[in-house]
Amino acid sequence: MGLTKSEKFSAEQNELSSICKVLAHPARIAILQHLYKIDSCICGDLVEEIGLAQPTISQHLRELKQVGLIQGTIEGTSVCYCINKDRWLEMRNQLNEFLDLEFISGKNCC
Amino acid sequence: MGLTKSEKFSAEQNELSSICKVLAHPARIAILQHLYKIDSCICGDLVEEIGLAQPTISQHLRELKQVGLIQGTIEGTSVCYCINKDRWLEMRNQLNEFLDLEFISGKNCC
DNA sequence: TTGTTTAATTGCAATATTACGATAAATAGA
DNA sequence: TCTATTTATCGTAATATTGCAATTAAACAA
Repeated sequence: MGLTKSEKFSAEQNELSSICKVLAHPARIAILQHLYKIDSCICGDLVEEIGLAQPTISQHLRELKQVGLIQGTIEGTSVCYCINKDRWLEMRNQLNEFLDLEFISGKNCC
Repeated sequence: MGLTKSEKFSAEQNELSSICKVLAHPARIAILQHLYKIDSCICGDLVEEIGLAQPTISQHLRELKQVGLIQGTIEGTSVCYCINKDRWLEMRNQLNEFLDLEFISGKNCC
């Protein structure tokens, strides 16, 4: 099979796992880190920076764009990408809601 | 190919993406949520709770165990699982370090 | 011991992801 | 127009993930 039966899970659970899936590749982490390290927007320097082939980078960029974490504007023949800060903060809040849980008891029970 | 070229990325980038990969499935999110909702440790009630077959749940539990997010102790014929709180907080810190970045400029640049 | 219960493992099929060569599309400049 | 540059898309191969039936393993009870 191999199909995630998303009907079995809540919208929150599916959303959380989707967010994590986008971040579940070192190349996409590297792209995001580079984009916020370099304030000015970077286009295809990412190909040199990351060290993967251009179609591969383009594919990762598309995934990041699909979830709204980055946005790109065309500048001549090149494309300028940057982080969508609103969406970034939204994602951070969603993740923190999951991560910042208070455990009922202080100690591990097993 | 399909092989993540982890040599190309920093230890931090590989670690971050590994953490996210474990969380990148709704069933594993659901397992974790159930484990901290029910303070007392739950064994194979997870199978009923989640609604996937027992081998599938067992597989997800193994992945969570491998990264140290949960731990299990044998109690008779059943196994009691619970969240490893130290590891959970460690993971939370690693993710927050990545998520809590201050952007250089306040506005999106493209 | 034998049966029962529970969880892990094995084996395999279906699907998803990753990577890249080849190609196409779009734009700028000559 | 033609050409160079840049990025997106297509097609495909390699690998990874997911899910479950069947089986095994382990612990308890009778």
